[in-house]
Amino acid sequence: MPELPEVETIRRTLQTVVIGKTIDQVHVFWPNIIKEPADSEEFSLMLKGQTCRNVLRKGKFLIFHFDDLALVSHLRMEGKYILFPKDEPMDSHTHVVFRFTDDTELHYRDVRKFGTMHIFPIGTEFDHLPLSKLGPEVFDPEFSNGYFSSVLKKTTRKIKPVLLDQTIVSGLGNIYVDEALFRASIHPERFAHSLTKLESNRLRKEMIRLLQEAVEKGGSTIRTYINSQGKIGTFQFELQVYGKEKTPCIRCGTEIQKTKVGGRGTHYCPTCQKLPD
DNA sequence: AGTTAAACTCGGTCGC
DNA sequence: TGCGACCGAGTTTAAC
Repeated sequence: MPELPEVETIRRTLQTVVIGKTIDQVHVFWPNIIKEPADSEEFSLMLKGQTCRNVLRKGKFLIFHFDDLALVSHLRMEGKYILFPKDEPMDSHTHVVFRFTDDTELHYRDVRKFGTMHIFPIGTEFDHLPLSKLGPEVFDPEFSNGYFSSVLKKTTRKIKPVLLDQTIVSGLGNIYVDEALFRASIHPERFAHSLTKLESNRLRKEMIRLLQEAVEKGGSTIRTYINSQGKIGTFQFELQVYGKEKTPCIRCGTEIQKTKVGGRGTHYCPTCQKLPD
């Protein structure tokens, strides 16, 4: 379940590996992955002969820039990119193969098949879904104290679903939301508008710090997640509440609880993250 | 309009 | 052992 730090790690690796390569042909084995254009045959045709110029990212989306078009890719839970020298035997979970003119191949693997790919004319990708409604990510200057506190003030939702809302701030998923709330000592079910200025400032600062640290360590490796060079992130060893239910809180020793908030599995320390009555 | 719930995408896992 | 129900994450769509 790659979130911003994992996708950023993948982006950096892909950048060193595919920039300057020209696509010879594309094979799509599971057409449902391809959302735009609707016809996956056309998808393959459009990419033929295109040279990769850059690999960018917004939130959890990878954006491959080619000569004339942008390929927008979301990995969802288990999507992976892997580069192979040539003629790699088919794997049952490989759904898209990009073959380059130098005979190397970039494979997209996704056990759950939840991932998505869109192609748009280059420069217009932010005019269309799924990118058009994305909010600033934590590292953007727009994600300021003023922006964050005013957004929180005018909603009736709980803080956790707000942090998961990619139109408000993009890049955080379930893992990093739980971790950020723990670091800021804020209960996930607090109403967003009830946060004091002090608390929203603290939370924003912790979100930025958390994701910076996670990017530096190459992201969290949960289950079999690997980046495209097969390297493994180490941030999973820094997680303090996610997956730590029934173990003592590192700050106070209270057992970490797991509940559901907004339908999502949620981990928190009932002592450090108090819900006001 | 804002918010919540459900649908959608699937294979793996669990229980009967 | 087999099979159906359920789970998970993020997003979109529908309903309230």
